[in-house]
Order: sequence, then structure tokens, then C-alpha cells
Amino acid sequence: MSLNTALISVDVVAFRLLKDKLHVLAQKIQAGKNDPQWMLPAGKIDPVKDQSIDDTAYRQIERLTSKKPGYMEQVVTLGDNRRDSRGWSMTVVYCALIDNNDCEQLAPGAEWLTTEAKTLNEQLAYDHSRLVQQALDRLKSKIQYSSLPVYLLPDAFTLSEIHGVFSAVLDKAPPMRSIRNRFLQGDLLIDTGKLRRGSNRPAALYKVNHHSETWLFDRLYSSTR
Amino acid sequence: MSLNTALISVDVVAFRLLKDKLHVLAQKIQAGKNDPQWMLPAGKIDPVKDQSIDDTAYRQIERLTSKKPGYMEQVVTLGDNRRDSRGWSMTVVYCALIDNNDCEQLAPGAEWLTTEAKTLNEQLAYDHSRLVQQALDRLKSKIQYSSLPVYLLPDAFTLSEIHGVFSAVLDKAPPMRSIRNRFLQGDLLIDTGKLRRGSNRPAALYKVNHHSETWLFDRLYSSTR
DNA sequence: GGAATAGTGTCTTTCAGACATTATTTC
DNA sequence: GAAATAATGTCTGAAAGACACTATTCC
Repeated sequence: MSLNTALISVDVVAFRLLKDKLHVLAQKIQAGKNDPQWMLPAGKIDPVKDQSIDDTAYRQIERLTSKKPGYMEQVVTLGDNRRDSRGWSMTVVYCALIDNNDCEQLAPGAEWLTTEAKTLNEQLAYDHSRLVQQALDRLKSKIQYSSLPVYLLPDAFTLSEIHGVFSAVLDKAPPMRSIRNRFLQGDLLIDTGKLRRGSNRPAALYKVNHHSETWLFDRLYSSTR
Repeated sequence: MSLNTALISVDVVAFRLLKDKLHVLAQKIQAGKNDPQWMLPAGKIDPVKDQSIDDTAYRQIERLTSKKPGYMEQVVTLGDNRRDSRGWSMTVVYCALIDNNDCEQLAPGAEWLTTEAKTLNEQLAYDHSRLVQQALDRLKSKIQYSSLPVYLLPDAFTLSEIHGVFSAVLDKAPPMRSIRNRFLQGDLLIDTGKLRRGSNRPAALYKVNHHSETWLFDRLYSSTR
């Protein structure tokens, strides 16, 4: 068997917050069974449509949702002769973050699965729960020294919502004092001047300064380890 | 054209220190020309020999040198329809670090090229100088918050030699005080009790505590940015 | 006023960095 | 003793974290 017959796919782990919980985009696999099985958005490179592997990844997301990821990065490329019974196979795994505005159109069969359910393992086919784990590990790590949290929030958000992202992803969060100091430094955020009102003191609404790219800080939070 | 005809290779950027300068492992391309051309250790996955892509990468290094990398990680997977005139092609790029003990047997045609030469661009064929740049970017970044420097040193080394690794890789280095404090904390290093002598006060020789895995610190050096 | 959440003040801790000082070797 | 490099002492600064305190809204 030569390498050219290898099966190469691009698999995307797209994260989104729904009801303060982290979810993953998945697609129902048609089957006659009762328990539905799910798979990540995945597919092959289309040499005609895709100029690069990133294009392939974007295309997989587009197939399932009208939303575009505000952030996407390659996590790893896996390849071995065990993942697929037909022989050697390869997967380029991406991690994508999708903002939390409303206005989403899901394709038929597409759904956001909560990452919290212990059943996620059984819900996902192939080795896809392992891919989710790897993307999640990356997210958990990178969230601690970058501006990634903002990509999971709506266009305008409060500092408390950043705190909420940490809670959803890590199950714990740094103190608000530290989040404030970090995210209000530099040109990272812009104060919209608007307020979010509730039955309490209103919170300032910020938006991302798209002038400045994904921000990398030079320290980790240590309270979240 | 279908994806199965894509050309997939595994390319390794292996770094090593020689005479206090950073070098990259390369292989001479046979050609009738005068100026020799070089390429990175690269090759295709062998479905029989390789259980995983990592195996393929290790095999490329073994072809050129008797030394095994003390550290290796995937950098990125590149794929597009521009790199190779024959159409879509894909490369999984690895970064490897090789210790600085002596005892090396190089295969015929293999050589360590200095990364400092401005001619490296012209010496390397295909898009390999771009791959070196990406691996080097990763190394420059990760060196600042991890124990990676020790993988470029011999089995026993002094703290000054760690300083030297920073100079070789970044062209600048954090103060010795900071290096000492960082690398002598925890179980990272073991004092061998031996000394390196010169025409001055001898320096303590340390070795890596292989009990502890690659160490990740929670701060960057900022003097080196 | 009370409940609730937003936001500030300030002190402590940790670690990088600056820089002076001391230590140990060879010559 | 001089030169050279190794190692320590100690102070400063930046940012995280703890925690008390104040602010602003709705009811």
C-alpha cells in the first residue's frame, strides 16, 4: 500500500457558549439505530475549492452553521494505522471559537453538544472524542495567557462575562480583579459607553478592538491550575 | 484530480548548537551544478515502517545522523496548491532539538548548516527556508517559558551554557540571575557534584532530571523581547 | 433601606531584572 | 595579586491574588 491511498481528513472542533456551558458543533450521522451518533464537522480537502487547509476547515464549519469562527487555529495532525480499519489515515485537527451572538442558522442534522455530558464520549463516533479532548486541552491552556476568551462572547460584553468564559472552560476562574487589570490594559478592548442593565448596578459593555490582533500576555493565571 | 494523489511529506527542522551557533540539519541534493543545494530531512510516510507520523519524522533524522533528538514536536501542517507545481501538496513540519554531545556519525551528504548565514535562504531548496523560519519562530517563543534550552546542551552542562543557548537562539539572553533562579527551582536539574574547570572559578555541572518532563514556567522573560 | 452585582483601594506574594558584592579558580 | 568567570545579596518593578470597601442600580 502506498501513501497516496491514505485517507486524509480535516476535522474541526468548534466551540461555542450556550447557557454558560461550553458546546461543540456536531453533525448527526444517519443511522437506523435509536441512539443517535454524532461526528465533528470533517471532510476532505477539495483541490478545486480549497487554496489551503484552513480553507478546508472553514468549509466544514460553513456546512453546518451560518456563523464564522472569530478565531481558528491548527491543533495537531494525527496519523497512524490504527484510527481507520482500512489502513493508514491522517487528520488535521482544528480548534475554532464561535462568538455568542444570536442569529444562527444550523443546517439540518447539525447541533451543539454540551462538552460537560459524560455521555459525550459515547455520542461521538470514531475517535472524535479524543480530538475534542485535544482541542479542549489547547483551549484550556491558551485561554490563560491570551485574549481568546473574547472570541466566545457576543460583540458587546461585560468583564463578568469574561469571568464566565473561564468558568465554562476551566470550571474555575481567576479573581475579577485580575481579569479587570489584564483585559483593560493596552488597546485590547474598547468601552462602548453602553451599559448592561439588570436588577443591580449596570455593567460597562466592551467590544474587541479589532485593530489589535489576538493578544498574548506574558504570564499565566496560576489560580486556575 | 482527487485528494489521494496529493503529495504528503514529513519535514524535520532539527536544531543543534555547534561552536555556540545554531545549526540546522540538511542533506545535499545531488546536482551537476556548482553551488550545492540543500534540503531538510524529509520523506514520505512508510505505512509498513511507521506506526505514526512521529515515527516518520524520527526516521528522517536517523537517515542523516546517529543522534536522536531529545525533544521533538509538531510545528504545523502546511498544505496548498502553490508549494508544488504538480498540484496540491502537504507537509507536516517538525521541530527537533539535538543535544550537543560529541559522538556523531553523519551520513554522506548530511551536514549542519548555520542558521546565521544570510545565504541560508539560497542554500535551501523548495520552500524549506520558510519551514526553518516557522520552526525557529516556535523555538524562539517556547525557549522563553520552558526547559527547552537544556535539550540543546550536552549531558552535563553549566548554567552559563544555558545562557549561551539563549544568545545563540535569540541573539540576546536574560540575566544570569534570572536563569539561575528559574532553572534551579523545583526538580528540573540535578547537581552532578562535578565542576567544569577553566582559567577561572569552576562552574557547577548539572544534568537534566529525566524524572520531570519538559518544564513549562508560568512567565516569559521580557528582557529578551 | 435591602439585595445584588459592578467596580476600586490596597496590601501581599512571586518572580524578573538591575546591579553591587563576594567566591574560587588559574596564571 | 590580577584576571576571569561563578555565584550570591538585595533592591526595584510588574502583575497576580486576597480581601475589604465603595458605587449604582432595581425593588
